Amino acid sequence: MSDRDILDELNREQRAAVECTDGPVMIIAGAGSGKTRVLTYRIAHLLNKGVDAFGILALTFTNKAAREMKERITSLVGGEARNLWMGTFHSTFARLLRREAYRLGFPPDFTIYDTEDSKGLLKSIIKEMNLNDSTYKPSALLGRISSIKTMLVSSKEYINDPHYSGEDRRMRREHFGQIYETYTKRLFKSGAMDFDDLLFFTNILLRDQPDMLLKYQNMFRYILVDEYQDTNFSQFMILRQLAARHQNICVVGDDAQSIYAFRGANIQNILNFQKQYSDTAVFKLEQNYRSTQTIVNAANQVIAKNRDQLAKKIWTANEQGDKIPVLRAFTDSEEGRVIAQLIYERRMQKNVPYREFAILYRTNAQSRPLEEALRKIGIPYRIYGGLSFYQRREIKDMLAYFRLAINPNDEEALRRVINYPKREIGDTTVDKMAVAAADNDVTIWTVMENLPDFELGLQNRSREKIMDFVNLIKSFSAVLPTHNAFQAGDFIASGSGIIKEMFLDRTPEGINRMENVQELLNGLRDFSLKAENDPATATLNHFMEDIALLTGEDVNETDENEKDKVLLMTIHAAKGLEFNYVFISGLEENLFPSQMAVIDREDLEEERRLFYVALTRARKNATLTYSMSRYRYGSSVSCEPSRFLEEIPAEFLDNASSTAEPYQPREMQRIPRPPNTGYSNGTPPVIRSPLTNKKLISVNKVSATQSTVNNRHLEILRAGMFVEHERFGRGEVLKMDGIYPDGKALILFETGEKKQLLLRFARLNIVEDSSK
DNA sequence: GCTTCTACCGTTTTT
DNA sequence: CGGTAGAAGC
Repeated sequence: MSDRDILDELNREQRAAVECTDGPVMIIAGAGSGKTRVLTYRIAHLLNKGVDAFGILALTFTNKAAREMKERITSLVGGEARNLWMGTFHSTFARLLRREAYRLGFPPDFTIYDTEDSKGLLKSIIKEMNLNDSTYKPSALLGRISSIKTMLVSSKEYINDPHYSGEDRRMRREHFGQIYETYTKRLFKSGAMDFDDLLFFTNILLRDQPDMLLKYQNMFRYILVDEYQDTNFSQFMILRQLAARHQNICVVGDDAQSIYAFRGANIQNILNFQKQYSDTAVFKLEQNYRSTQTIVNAANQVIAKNRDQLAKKIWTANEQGDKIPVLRAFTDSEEGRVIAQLIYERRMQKNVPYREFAILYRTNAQSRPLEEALRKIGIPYRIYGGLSFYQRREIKDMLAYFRLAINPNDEEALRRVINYPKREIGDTTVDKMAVAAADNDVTIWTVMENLPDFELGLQNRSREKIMDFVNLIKSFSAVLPTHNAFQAGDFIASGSGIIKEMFLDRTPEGINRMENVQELLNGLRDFSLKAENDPATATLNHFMEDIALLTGEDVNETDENEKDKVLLMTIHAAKGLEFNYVFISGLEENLFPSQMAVIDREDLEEERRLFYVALTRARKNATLTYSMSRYRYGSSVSCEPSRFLEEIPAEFLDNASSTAEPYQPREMQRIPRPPNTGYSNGTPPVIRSPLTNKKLISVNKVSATQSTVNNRHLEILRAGMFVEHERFGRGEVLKMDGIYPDGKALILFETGEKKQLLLRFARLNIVEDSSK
């Protein structure tokens, strides 16, 4: 596409922002104003002007955004786009650090620890320091370490700063400094970095090594940053250093959409950008192309009172649109039913595909009643941005072997698989080696490799097992340089015994896990094939480079079946997306706005921005829902409508269509419980599957317990009839000689794929079995 | 070593 | 209530 054509596709504001290529530029892009378009066209324009793609650094907020932008640029100007430095802050600077980390003493193949790894490491540190107090919780510690690293305070500086030690003493966490130091050391020894380190060490490198700074300043002639309102101090400092020389930095963002303060994002970065760079050219994109006037105006009202913001006026030439319906429900499950019902009706009446609906919520925990309701009337849905494929247990197990092969010092990977599958290296053995490692200031792997040099008091049998393991890992490492990722991965998968272990597990979950591992290997094959003509890039090492940085949306999104589904997600996850129909659920005080924001500090601005983001995801219609009671910790609590509902002028809202049928006092709504577990009148209800409408086995719940799966369970597991239970979801009938002697059957419900596989068993009366 | 029982805690939001 | 860790039980 020629440059002229590119520029002709833009409106006047957008075009001006694209054409101003040099010097500091700030583009304030309101929601739905074509921000991505401006960024992509700007890059295309730069390339057309003859700027080398290698000289452009473009930073996005998610991998997905980077990928999509790259595709669009490719379609505009062709394959040159491949050479752009484009990605998230984390992945881009991980790439940079792989080249340069040797200067900081890290191996080029350093491992990236994800949150789980980091917590695991902290946990072992706490244990070793005998601090197993409940005051030192891994996640809290990690949170603090993270925010300190974001402020670029090293462990050394931390320990020597009386301000911090005083603060820790007050907080009764006097060992925190020591923990931070040990954590840092252990990461270093393990050849690993956590998420924050990727930014931290990039900063250190640029700060302390002038030749590095110069190199990258000269390399990145043009810097573009998307979602600038959500950058943190560490990211700010990287940008400041890199842009100092050429000052060609273009930041795009919307202060009204800054919603990540909790992880260190600093809205001041965007508010003060003009002070940072005195001759900044500022462009404002104020025309919204996405939503109806009603939605745009209502959204404007939501943030109108915020103190921290840049002046702008978002407007739209789109149609007026419907008023925003506000629906009240009695309970969270009714709220789900109402939403499901509306989706069903709209799909039927207007033939709207499922994918045009999104249900947004403030906290992940809210998804469950929504899911139940959707499942009940057979609406397909998908939770967007959930657990990454690469964070599943079985996948992490496999990856741990890969990681060990690449970097045997990786302690978390080692601990994860040293006794999986079982090879008789138990906790006590590992603990002994860990102590020896700490005493001698080496890694556990070093201890294992040089076992005879250490007095560990181990049995000969254990020593042999350890040596076997060492040789196993070494045999894996040996394969890496000469084979591609798939060959190496396949070799490790079978050599480690994982495949065999999983193959023996014939439970539905086990089969599912096996399929996931297969999927991983398929992924490796694709990866190897894609990089075939350049064998150096087809290695497992290369595949593993930024696996830890991938999120749930970076894998299976091309799957056809996955496409036409209603999407459920947190509002945070919805940033950057848009849908025709959006439901914003749980608009209740102390939920949205969250309790934290209400009581902790009277700081509701970010919550309002969050609401703003939620509203502006909608093109045609945004529907607000709330309920008067909600389950929390098992018991029902009553809720007040959110203050946000009052902050929108009534002219934009449509309260008439409230679900509240003739109002009933709350007491009436309590579902009467039968006095005992049996059916007193002897006529049990017939349950029909909402999916198939088939008559299900009518049941009467007698008792339910949770349990880990044991061999007996596996033995009796036979796929029987499908049963759905209001409370536990779906499950399969387990038969043990058909029926228990007392006329009850065992029904098994999955409670999900978590660390510990727990199944829920309910013993149920079989009253009628219409399947026969 | 493996299973089951018991006590405890928790809800923001995530690259 | 549901998930988890660690103790108790075999």
